[in-house]
Amino acid sequence: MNKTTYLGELEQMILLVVLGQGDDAYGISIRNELDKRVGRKLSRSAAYTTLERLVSKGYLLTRMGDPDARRGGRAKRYYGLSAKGRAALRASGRALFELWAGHEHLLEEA
Amino acid sequence: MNKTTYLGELEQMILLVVLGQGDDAYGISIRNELDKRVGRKLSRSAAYTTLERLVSKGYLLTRMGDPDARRGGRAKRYYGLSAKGRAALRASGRALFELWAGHEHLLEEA
DNA sequence: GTTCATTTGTCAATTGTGTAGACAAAATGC
DNA sequence: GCATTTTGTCTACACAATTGACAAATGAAC
Repeated sequence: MNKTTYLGELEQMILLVVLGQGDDAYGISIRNELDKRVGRKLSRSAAYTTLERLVSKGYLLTRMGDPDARRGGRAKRYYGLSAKGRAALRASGRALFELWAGHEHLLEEA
Repeated sequence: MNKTTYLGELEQMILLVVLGQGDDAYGISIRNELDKRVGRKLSRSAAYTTLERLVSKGYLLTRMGDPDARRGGRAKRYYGLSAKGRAALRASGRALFELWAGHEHLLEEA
C-alpha cells in the first residue's frame, strides 16, 4: 500500500478553500479568499505550484473553464476535491482537532 | 520587522503536544504521545530535528534534565513553549479553525 | 571497574513543501 | 494592430520533514 504522507500546512488550507468554493474554485479566487479570511498572502505562483502538486497527488481534480469569459483574460482552470482529497482533509482535520482539544482557551487570548 | 513565516504541519502538532505536557515534555514523550493520540509516527531524529528548529526560531525553550535519572540512560532534554511559541500556535490555530468553520460535518464521515 | 543493555540525544544527507520572479497565453477595447 | 487585463506556467531556490547510522550517559551483571 501507499506510504502514508501528510498534508502540508498550505496544502490543507488550500483544500479547505476549494471545498468551500464548490464549483467556483480557481487559482486567483483561492488565493484571494485565503488572504481575506485568514490573512495568508501568497504569490500567484505559490498558489499554482501547490495546486498542481495536489492534483498530481490525486487530491484535486481540475478542468479548464469555458473559453468565453466575458471580461477579457485567459481561461480559468477550476479545481475540485476528489474522494481522496476529502479523505486526506478529514484525516488531518481530525488530528488537529484532537490535539487542540482542551487548549481552545489559547485561541481567545489577546 | 520580521518576515512572517508559518508553522509547518508537524511543527504545529509538536507545539501542541509540548503545551499539553507542561513541564514533562521531552523528545521521546512527545514522539510517543503523537503516535498514541493521532497515529503520527516519527523517527526519533525527525522529532529532534523539528524540536531543534523550533528552539532556534524562538518558539521553544529547552533545558537539560537532572543527571540523576533513576533507570539508566542519557539525561533528558526538556522543552517548553515561549511566549512567542504560544503566539505562533494561537495564530495558526485561529487560521485553521476559521477555515474549518462550516465543514465540521466532514470530520464525522466514515 | 570493565562490559552490556537501555534510554536518550546528535549528525549528515536526502526528499518534499513553500516561495518569489520573470514570462506568456488568451481574451477585450481602442 | 497594439496596449491592457486577467489568468496561468516555468525555473530556481529556501525551508520543512524524514531517514539511517552513530554516540553519550546512565544502571546492572559479573
